[in-house]
Amino acid sequence: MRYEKGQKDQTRQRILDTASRRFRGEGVSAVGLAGLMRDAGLTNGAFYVHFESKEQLVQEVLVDALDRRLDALVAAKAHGATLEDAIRDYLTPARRDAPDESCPTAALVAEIAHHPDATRALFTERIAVFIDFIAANLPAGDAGARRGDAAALFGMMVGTLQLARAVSDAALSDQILAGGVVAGIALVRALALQQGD
Amino acid sequence: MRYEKGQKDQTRQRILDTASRRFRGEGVSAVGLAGLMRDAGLTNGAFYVHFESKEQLVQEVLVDALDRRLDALVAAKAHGATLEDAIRDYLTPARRDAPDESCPTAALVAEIAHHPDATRALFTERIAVFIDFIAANLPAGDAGARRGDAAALFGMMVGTLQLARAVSDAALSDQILAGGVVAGIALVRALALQQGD
DNA sequence: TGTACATCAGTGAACGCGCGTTCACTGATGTAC
DNA sequence: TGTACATCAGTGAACGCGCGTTCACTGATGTAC
Repeated sequence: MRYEKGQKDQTRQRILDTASRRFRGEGVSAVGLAGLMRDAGLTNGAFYVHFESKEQLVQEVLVDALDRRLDALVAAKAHGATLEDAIRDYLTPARRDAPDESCPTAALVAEIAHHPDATRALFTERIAVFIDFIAANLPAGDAGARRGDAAALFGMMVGTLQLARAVSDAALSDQILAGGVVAGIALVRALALQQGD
Repeated sequence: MRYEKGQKDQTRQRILDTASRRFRGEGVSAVGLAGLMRDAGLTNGAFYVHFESKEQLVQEVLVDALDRRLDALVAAKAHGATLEDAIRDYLTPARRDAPDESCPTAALVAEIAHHPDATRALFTERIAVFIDFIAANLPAGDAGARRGDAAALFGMMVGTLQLARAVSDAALSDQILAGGVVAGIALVRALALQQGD
């Protein structure tokens, strides 16, 4: 069968979206291509019509997910959201319980460290933009220090969300999330004050 | 062959140590039992003389590694190390570059979230002790708030180390580590001050 | 307008491979007599 | 003290399975004449 114009792009996007959710929800290595294609309503063989390898899919998913995330942050800022709002929004039970729709970094950063250089380089590029965006929203400090501070703040959000997800005690998990919000906001304010030292 | 007394325990410990390093260095799912046993100087079949399943090995490795880690922290404190020293020691290029000998939480927390309840429960138990130890070393605050603060501080250390490991640009990675130290110390001090608010 | 052909997204079986796990077996040593 | 036997840590081949990847094939549609 030969398909309508744009159908191929649509199918490709469907595979990407399915992979993006499943990779974040279960981890890259836990998701097999045959099952993934079944979820996308296709058979295994069709995968290679759209991607060269699983690794290429991982790369496209990463870039796509990180770009969407950044767009969402920029949009939120345009609507008046502050960095503190972003922290409060990030460390939420809803986000903790829906990793497949949430931050790709929190879900995949540990696994990415073991992926080929090409994949890590793409991740690095996008994460640098992310960190710089956060840095630009920090209240004070010189450019170099701000970048480090922003990375640490982002690392705190990522690490705290991961801890909250791994822990099987619901009360402790909630406490971790709440602590992350308090500490995150305290950190932003502390870094602001540091300028005055 | 029948072996000398204590040989079995010794072999078991060798498997545990090998697994502990390889799990942290490569991730649990990337390590196969046959290769692991080869590294321990044995053949695949001997694995089940010592462990019921790979999952049981994961659990023992986790408990063992976390206990060792806590012992090290307690010992460091006994020698006069402060919480700020611990942060400085944790976010180090040497630690970033030797995940197989470093923090099991940073290496495995994301993967643990996808493991069976029994494994997550063991992790939870130990991590709670960890968090409480950090909380006991925070300068101020009531018990509940301290626990959340400690979790966030720990999350920051874990997340920042993971970011530094995933990123393929050496300069950015160093910057992330340095930022983590600055922010970690600022956070500890900010939480101390908060008491005075 | 009607027919023959080229295109190519998608099918589904098959490839070699490594996975976790099982099991019949080995053979050096400790124990019983 | 010497011999027969029980023990059991470790061997290594085999199990079924799912992995990523390949490939000959299908068949609906667009294009050429």
